[in-house]
Amino acid sequence: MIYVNLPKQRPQPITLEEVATRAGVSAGTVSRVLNGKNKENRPAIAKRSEKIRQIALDLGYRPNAAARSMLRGAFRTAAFVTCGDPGIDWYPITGLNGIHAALTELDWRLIYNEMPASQIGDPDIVPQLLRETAVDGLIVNLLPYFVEETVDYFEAQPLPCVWLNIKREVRSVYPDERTGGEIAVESLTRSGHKRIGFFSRSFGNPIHYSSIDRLGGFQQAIKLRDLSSHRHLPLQSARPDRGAFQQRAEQFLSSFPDVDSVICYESAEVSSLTVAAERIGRRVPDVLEIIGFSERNIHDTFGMNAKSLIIPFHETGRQAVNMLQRILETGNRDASSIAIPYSLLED
Amino acid sequence: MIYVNLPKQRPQPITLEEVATRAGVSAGTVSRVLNGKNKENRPAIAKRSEKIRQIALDLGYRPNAAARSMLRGAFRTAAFVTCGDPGIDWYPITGLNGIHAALTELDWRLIYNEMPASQIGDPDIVPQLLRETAVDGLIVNLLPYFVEETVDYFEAQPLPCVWLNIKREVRSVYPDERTGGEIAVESLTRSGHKRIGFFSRSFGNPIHYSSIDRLGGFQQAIKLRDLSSHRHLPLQSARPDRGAFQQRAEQFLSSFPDVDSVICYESAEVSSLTVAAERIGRRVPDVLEIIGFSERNIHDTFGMNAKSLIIPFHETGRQAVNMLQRILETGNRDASSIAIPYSLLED
DNA sequence: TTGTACGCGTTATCAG
DNA sequence: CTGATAACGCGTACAA
Repeated sequence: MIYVNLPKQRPQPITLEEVATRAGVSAGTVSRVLNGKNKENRPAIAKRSEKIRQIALDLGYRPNAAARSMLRGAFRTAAFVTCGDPGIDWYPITGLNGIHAALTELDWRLIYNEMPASQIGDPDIVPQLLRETAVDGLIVNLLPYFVEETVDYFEAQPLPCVWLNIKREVRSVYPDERTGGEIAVESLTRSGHKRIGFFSRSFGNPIHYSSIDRLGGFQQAIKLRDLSSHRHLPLQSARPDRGAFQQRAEQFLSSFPDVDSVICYESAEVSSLTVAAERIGRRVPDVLEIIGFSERNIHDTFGMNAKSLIIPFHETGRQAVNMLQRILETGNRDASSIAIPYSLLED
Repeated sequence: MIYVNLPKQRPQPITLEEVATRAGVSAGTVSRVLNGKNKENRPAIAKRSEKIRQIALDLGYRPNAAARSMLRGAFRTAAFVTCGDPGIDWYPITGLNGIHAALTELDWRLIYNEMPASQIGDPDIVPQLLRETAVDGLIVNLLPYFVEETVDYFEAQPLPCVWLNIKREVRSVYPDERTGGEIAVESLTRSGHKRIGFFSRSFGNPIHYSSIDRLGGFQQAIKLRDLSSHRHLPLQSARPDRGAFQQRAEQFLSSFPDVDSVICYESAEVSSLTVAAERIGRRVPDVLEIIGFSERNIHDTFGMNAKSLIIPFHETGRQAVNMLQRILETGNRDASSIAIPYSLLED
């Protein structure tokens, strides 16, 4: 007898019991057969098992994930958390790709969740994700604007969580931005360039570690090769006014009129710089070669003539999943953070 | 007695039973109190209920979503599906934002799922999402390259699904691209422009409806105002070679040397066209004003001097959720498709 | 190898 | 308003 109010007309999914009834065996047997727990040595058994599998297939049997989760005491589900605030939030799709890929290998599900910055401090608002027990762990991508308080907030939850794209001592996975600068300089010098600059419109308070490290990696690589450095503007923390992006690009080019190649912090800098260069008659890439950090190929995506230093977000996502799984398996939360090196420079 | 192998040291979540024990009442009572099923008229009752709530809070009780799902016969979960193939896949983050926002209002969860194009035809590969019963419905975003077969594949599943960003008669939600062209032309004419062009690098086979409709909306708006049309290159279906993006922009400018303003299919066209224009000394936006279709503000994101016609993906996502919910509630799968009009033109 | 019985956590029902 | 009970679907220990 059904005593729970069910939505009208929802076709009930097939249960183990129904498969069992059709096959003339018990539910336990069907479960064992479908899960391959029988050896099926004797031909008669094998044949009957085959029949059971066929019936399950015909009926479209799909085990109920909730029932399995209950029995198991775990959900085989991780949640990706990001702030989602329009205009503020940013996260790489390639990172989601990597997380999904790694979870798929484990046969886990991925829950996508947004938590607005405005809600995270508020004790009255408990987001749905934390109101119920529904996932085994969190993979959190948050912006530097509110890292301090937010880290504590999540770490206080009874769920293991790993961090994306922030530099911490434990439980974080992030691109090793310094190696990017090295690869870019290496590529440019191999092409014969000697007067290499670094262009960034970086802003934000505090400044994201990637702004500091991409510049740092560039400077280190330049020094290593005894090339003169200093072809970059100082980092700025205030958000630029409207139109200031172009101005900054123009300022960069007039400050360093001799640059023959530039490494750009992101694709936005590539566009701005390309426009500013063409405006003063310096053709890209003939006269000015550009390499930009980007989550995806800059030429194919934006139509700019620049090489792309692919930020290893995909691998970052994969490793975050692995770290989370290790924490869950061992129960040991003290996982050292991992820096993922760059390796791809695409045309 | 525990008879299931549990992962080592996983701290067991608090159950209703434990809260009940601490409070000296039964589990049923705790459930009722926490769910507000009691009126709590008498002061003594109210006080005891308060105590129960406090204990639940102290212990960090969080209802188990799996248990609830089982009892309910539904998961309160929808899955967003996209192909995820690197370099091929594309979907707007703002769409995810909209889906998440609408689901949050319903207190539903969102599962993120990728299904590679290569797997969808393959009967031997059943993706995890469809192997278990774990969601109530699907919201599917797929590219035109393999729509035909894919639609059938998903529609054959025992799950209700709605479609994103494709034009179909039923169960799809998509931006009404024609209104975008209207708004753009309206804005440009108000600024005094009369020689308006439309630039697209569109490719793909079949060509996506947005390529056809953005151009169509533009042409209609031009005709409506008795402005001469034809300032656009023919659509092309073959994927352009490397570097062809810039060439196409240059070709556009040399074909229509008199254009005073251009509507671009996407932000990539905005960049390419801006560079090509600056290269021949036509400054943007002084001499050539540009408006581009984009999921997000083109100036802020890419540093280009162009206005942004914000594609209503957010609303598209919201409406898709609403449609799915209506289908689930009524059991009636025949939901007419919805075209979401444009409204935002950002500086 | 099979059927039986049990329990995972929660909530609706029903008698007190 | 409360406690006891049953039931959701599944997987496994147990005895046959």
